[in-house]
Amino acid sequence: MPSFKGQYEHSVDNKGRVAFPAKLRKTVSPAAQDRFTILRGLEPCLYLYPQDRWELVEEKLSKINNFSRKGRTVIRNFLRFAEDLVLDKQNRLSLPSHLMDFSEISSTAIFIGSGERIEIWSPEKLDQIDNELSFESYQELFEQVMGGDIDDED
Amino acid sequence: MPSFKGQYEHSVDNKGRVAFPAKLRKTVSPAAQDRFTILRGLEPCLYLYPQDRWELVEEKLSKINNFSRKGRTVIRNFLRFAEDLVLDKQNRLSLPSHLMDFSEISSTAIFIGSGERIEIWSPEKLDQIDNELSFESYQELFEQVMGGDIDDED
DNA sequence: CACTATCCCCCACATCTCCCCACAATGTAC
DNA sequence: GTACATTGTGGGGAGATGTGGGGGATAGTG
Repeated sequence: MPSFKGQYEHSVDNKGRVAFPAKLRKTVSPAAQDRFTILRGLEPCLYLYPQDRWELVEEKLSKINNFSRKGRTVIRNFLRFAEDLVLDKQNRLSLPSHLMDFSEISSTAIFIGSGERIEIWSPEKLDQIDNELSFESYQELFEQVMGGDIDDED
Repeated sequence: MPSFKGQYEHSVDNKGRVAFPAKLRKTVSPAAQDRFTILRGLEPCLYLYPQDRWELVEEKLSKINNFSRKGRTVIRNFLRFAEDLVLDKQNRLSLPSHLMDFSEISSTAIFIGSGERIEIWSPEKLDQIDNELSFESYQELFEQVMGGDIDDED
């Protein structure tokens, strides 16, 4: 499975529609059939999964016991802000308004290819986290993750 | 089987009727034929199962030992407040009044797709449990699902 | 046998979604 | 450079969806 990569800026029209970047479309598996699932990210951004990759996530979810307290909470809060999307005939997505509110996206959206998924940011929020991360500390992070021993805690 | 997902708010009219969200309808299997089972949830909300998935729940129930005291209690209290529902021709369901009382739903109901079932909440009760869940623990839950290991104990 | 309450059908209408068309901007081939 | 294809952007309109109310059938009550 090829990774999504690159950054693309597109305008959002007043109906909440954004063109899906052509270059990213080329790495979406044909199996996904223009179908996506979008949801709240951990940062104030949105995560977009093509159908085939989303199904792997659902598979994980389906193994959680829906009657245990923890299981109920996990499933509810995870799926609550998720929605299925289909590209229209002009290869656009319409962003649900509650997700635009959450991510503070209004007239411009930035797509960032990020491995198995795509992140969608408002320019302001993206600037913000960019500024929080100095080049030095980025270097440091990079070394930690890519360097010898990978310890997966944060 | 695709999971139910997303959150949808609808008004309840003075006859106790609520529109069933169109997006959720799309993930109800045609086998269910607009037939549902509704019952008290484990939180102060209602659980709604399309017919075909409800049958899986019943199967689980049938495996509980009916002669142990615990088993009898569980089965009795689970089924006691359950009721079958059918969508009307406008795709609405009418909520039984004892379940509206239990969940404190009056003029507004919030549907939450939650995997194999749908939860129905009153706005007030939903706010309440949202406030109990901090962002940090949400993050933790998220990582559990998207990250590797899911531990299925309570 | 009335009377009442409930259920479920139909109708009406406002709103929203999505499909289609149009066209500008950009990139590519010759 | 010119022609053509692809991509990005905008808007109009048909159909789906959400919401409310009227009225007839049915059942339960006194």
